[in-house]
Amino acid sequence: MPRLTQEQKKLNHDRIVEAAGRGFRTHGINGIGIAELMKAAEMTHGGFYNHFASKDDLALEVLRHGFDGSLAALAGIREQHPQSARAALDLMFDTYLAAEHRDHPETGCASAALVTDAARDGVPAQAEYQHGLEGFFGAITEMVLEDARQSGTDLPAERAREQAIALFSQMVGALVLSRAVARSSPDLADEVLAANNARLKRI
Amino acid sequence: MPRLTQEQKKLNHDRIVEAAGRGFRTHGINGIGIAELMKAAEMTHGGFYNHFASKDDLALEVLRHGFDGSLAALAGIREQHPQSARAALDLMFDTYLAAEHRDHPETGCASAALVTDAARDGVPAQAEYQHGLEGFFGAITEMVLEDARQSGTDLPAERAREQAIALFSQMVGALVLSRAVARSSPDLADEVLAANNARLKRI
DNA sequence: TGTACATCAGTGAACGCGCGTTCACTGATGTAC
DNA sequence: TGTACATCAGTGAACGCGCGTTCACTGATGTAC
Repeated sequence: MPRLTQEQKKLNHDRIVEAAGRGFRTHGINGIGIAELMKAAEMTHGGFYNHFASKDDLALEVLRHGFDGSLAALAGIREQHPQSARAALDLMFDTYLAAEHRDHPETGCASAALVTDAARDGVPAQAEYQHGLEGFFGAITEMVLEDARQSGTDLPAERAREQAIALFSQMVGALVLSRAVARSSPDLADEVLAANNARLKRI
Repeated sequence: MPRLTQEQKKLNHDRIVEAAGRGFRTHGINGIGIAELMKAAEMTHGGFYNHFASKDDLALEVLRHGFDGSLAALAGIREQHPQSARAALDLMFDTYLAAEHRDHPETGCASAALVTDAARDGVPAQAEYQHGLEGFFGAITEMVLEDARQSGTDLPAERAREQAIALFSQMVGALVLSRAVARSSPDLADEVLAANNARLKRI
């Protein structure tokens, strides 16, 4: 069967990254092995090193790809309300702080699912995480600025960025706390999402 | 040398829990092994099972002990400003969102350091986490209510709890995000803490 | 265009290593008389 | 109070297992002529 075309190899490469994105978000980078990831990508584990120098190397690519996906989702939300930044922000809160999102980390926000892994990881992984985080901060700052413009409020750019950072921090905190009690107490998990959603919309 | 008095055994037990509290917070529950934990507790690893049925069993006790410690720290903050709940809340923000706290997860908030571990763990660990979380929510709700009283604001209890949950979620989110980029970008890590601190104080 | 050969992606067995856990042993402690 | 024996916490070697990584092999692809 081997060897494959370069095109086929690229497809297999992407399948590994996709599977690792799901596996890492669900179980943590240390919580799932290469054999299981390769199985999820429908390959045997031996071929892994034709694509990546090491598991750490894969983690870097998963972070990059994961943030790209999450940022694209955010852009999609913005585009659903081109006329109203406020409506886009509210939709972002509703989508992010949803039971659906909480119960499916494997397809959800990379920043929230991998935040503790990044905190415990080294400089290369954190640099990748940082780059993605700046993407979120930038996109949300734009929405906050646009909302102020549309509502006739005077808001300096630095204040908009400060607000965007605070908003996103609260969203991440709410999601990870909700996930931490989702299995033992669905009610408390829902309350955490609802309380944060209510307060975020009141800003 | 063996066998020890029950008193001595209790001291050894506590030393293991303390060492595991530091190790788990720093490296995650899956990120550090029993041998290394026992070494940090100045014992050999064989004796571990005289104290705990399993590593999972230890994790439960670490969560309980960790939340107890973090809640005691919060109570200490409240007691430093018995006259002013507002001053106590501000001190809480300053203490929690500090570079010192970010750079020392091993002695810091159990909720933040172990939030993703709890999210990936089973019902028993989440139930322990949930119990600790309710402790935080309750203590902060009291402070928020007291602050409203002292400033002459009318605040229903449910609104105070909602506010407390949102405050704490934001604090946790800010801390974990700051940690996730602390090694690659100290500036961004500081900015995350500062932005959240500023906005929390403005509530 | 056809043929011969080098390349290399995927396979699956194997490597060393560290993990959680078990166990035979030691010897001071606690207990029965 | 003193003696004989059972208990059991800590020690350190050992267990099986799964991990990240390596490697000889296969055979279709890409390349040189």
